[in-house]
Amino acid sequence: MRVATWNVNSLRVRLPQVLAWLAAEAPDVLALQETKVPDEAFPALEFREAGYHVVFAGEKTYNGVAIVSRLPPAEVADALPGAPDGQRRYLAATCGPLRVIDVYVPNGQAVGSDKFAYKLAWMEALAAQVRAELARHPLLVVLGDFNVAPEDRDVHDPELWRERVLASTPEREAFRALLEAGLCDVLRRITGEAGIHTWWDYRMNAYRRGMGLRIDHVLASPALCGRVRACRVDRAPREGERPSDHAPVVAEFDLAGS
DNA sequence: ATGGTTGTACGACAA
Repeated sequence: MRVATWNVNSLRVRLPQVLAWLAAEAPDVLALQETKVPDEAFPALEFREAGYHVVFAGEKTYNGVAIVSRLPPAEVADALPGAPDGQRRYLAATCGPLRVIDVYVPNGQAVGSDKFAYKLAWMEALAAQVRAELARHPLLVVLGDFNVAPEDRDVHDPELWRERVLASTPEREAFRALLEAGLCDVLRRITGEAGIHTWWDYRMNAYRRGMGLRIDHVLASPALCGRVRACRVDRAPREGERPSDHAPVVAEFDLAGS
């Protein structure tokens, strides 16, 4: 079973790329973030014609998440219990054997800002929800844009990013709480390599200069972590025309016999 | 260089 996550930074702009990527990669599940489209304007028909079911939780201008799935999603939940407000950043669904939680963690803007406090509160609510979902679903994946580079090896220039938003100690502790709740970082089951990135700022030719961070993640429950076959960042869409600033992350699990 | 670019929606604001 192959699952993927991609912050598309406007589904309206990126829909042709997403459909082309689905056709080329054929994942079983694709979690999208920053769709930036209200539910009444979501392009559901285009996904159905591509052979996928889709559920979504969007709003005007900001945020927005969606789960695209070969198998029909069930037990859909579009709000994070205990979240500070109703921003559309969370979507859970059961897709065949997998419980899937798609997250768009708040960016946090700057360490110490109001938005930074909101981010930490949101992540604390997420950790509580992960504990609850883990108790009910042995095959759980939590994936999306976490807006946290967990360690220095996930940052192109650790000194430049030292204690800055996306790489600060409080954010890394909030991320580690998700792992301590029982999830593993699926990419780190495959490689300890430094310099694997999923996001590059649009400014300053950051992509061309290799100035990226690994902030998009696939986290998984213990039963899945023992069944990781592959995990990679697909940089091809980031190199194409009018790209999102994020690249997709794809993970494959061997579910035979489970 | 307190810079730069993109998306939303047409002026800031978020990222």
